[in-house]
Amino acid sequence: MRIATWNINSVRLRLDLLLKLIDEQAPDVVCLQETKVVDKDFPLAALAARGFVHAHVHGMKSYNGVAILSRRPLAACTVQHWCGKEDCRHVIATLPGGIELHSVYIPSGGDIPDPEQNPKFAHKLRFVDEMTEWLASHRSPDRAMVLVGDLNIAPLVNDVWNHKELLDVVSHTPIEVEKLGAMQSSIRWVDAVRHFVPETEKLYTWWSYRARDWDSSDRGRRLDHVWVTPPLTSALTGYKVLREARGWEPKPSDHVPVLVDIAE
DNA sequence: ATGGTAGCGTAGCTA
Repeated sequence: MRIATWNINSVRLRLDLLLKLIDEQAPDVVCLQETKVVDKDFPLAALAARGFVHAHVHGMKSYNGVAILSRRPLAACTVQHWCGKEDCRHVIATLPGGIELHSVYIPSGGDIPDPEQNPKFAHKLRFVDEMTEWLASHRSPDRAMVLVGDLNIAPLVNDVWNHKELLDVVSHTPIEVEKLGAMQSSIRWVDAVRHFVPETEKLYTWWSYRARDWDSSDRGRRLDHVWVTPPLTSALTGYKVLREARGWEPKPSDHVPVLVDIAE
């Protein structure tokens, strides 16, 4: 089973690129973040025509929005709310075989890496804390689960283009890395992409729109992740970070799709 | 140190 995750930055604007991803990579399941559309306007018909007849979408006007799109049936579709908000950042569904799949969009956190000065950063930290506590108390490492999405944190030295320079930049600060580590430890999540790519190797999934030339400057960060619980680790058979998608015409997302293959 | 671009929706917020 091939699972893709992509922060698409508007599913309506980039529907053609989503169909391109589906046609070229043949995923069985696609998880999206930043769909930026209310549920009634989600372009489900075009996806159904490609065989993605099962969908769990949860969006709002203009901002955020997450989705799970699937060729296979989805069961137990639910929504999680964090920090007392209903801002469409987390959906859950169960795939055939009983694998519980999470599509998550952690808040970006604004610019100032200080929760006292910046409420967005405080929100981000609390969001991760709440998810960690929920996972620890409601889920077990024995259960087959996959968590994917834009976690908006690049935890490893080689998940960013310059570790020292980004230590005080939101997405790579020690407090965020520590909290994401606690979430990962909560039920022994395995980083499915670093399972294949050594930590010594640079790897990014996001390049800013503001760079003059994203490709040659290559100032990226690995913000998008795929995690699996221990029962699925030995079933991991491959991965792909679709760097080429950062150059897709006419208008690329600033994030690229990440794909993982899980043997059934 | 600063400002650079993008999407939504049509001003200003979010990233």
